[in-house]
Amino acid sequence: MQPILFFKSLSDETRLLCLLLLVRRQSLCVCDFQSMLQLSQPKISRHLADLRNQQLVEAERRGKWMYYRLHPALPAWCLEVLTLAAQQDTSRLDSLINQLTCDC
Amino acid sequence: MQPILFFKSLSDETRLLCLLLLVRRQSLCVCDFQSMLQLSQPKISRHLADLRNQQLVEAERRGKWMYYRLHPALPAWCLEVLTLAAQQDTSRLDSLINQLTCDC
DNA sequence: CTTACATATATGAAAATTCATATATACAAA
DNA sequence: TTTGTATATATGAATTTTCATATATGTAAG
Repeated sequence: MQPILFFKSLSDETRLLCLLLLVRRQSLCVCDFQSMLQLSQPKISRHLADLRNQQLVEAERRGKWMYYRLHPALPAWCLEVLTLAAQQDTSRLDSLINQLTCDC
Repeated sequence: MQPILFFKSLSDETRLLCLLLLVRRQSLCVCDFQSMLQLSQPKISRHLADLRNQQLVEAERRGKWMYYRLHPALPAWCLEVLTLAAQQDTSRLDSLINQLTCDC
């Protein structure tokens, strides 16, 4: 993973938050992101597709739901960067996770 | 320094390379960046101004030259991220540094 | 010292490019 | 059919780049 491509992915707030939330919660579906980020479904879906294309996340369909997780082959240095960033935003991430109301 | 703002700064190749070069070489002037990156002077100057506004770098005039360095108050986690990125690109950075022909 | 000129860097304004979003539509599973 | 998710297109907005010019410093000649 080239640094410039990685940082481009992180430079959009929606994508960055999706990744940081996945650092905190192994696995999340699109409606989880919707309830936490309060954004439209197409918007989230599009950004998750970007992250999939960049191989930063992996998706798996289970019935109606698509579950996303950090890509298992994510380079170690990328995970370190995400972890550092997540540590700068702990309370914000906590409160987003509290909004997890999706019961899927 | 907010993660999202930091990553936005890193998401442009010119800015990213300027920062990574500063990780490797304490202090560089605009014409150094010109000779290494082979980009127009206004382009470099503009991006350095961005980095200054974000307080990621600091500038000091010495005679005709403006010397740039990483900002002394750069948060530790930001420096860690830059260091990780620089380690992914070692040989590219080496060869850019070899193009340093500016004799200022 | 002052004038003239050269060099290094910065900036305003416009053009060009990239990016994000909304809307509408499509598809897949139950 | 309904629900959850993906994608295509158009549009608006932000970012980047370029060009021309401005500023600041240095130096050499008078």
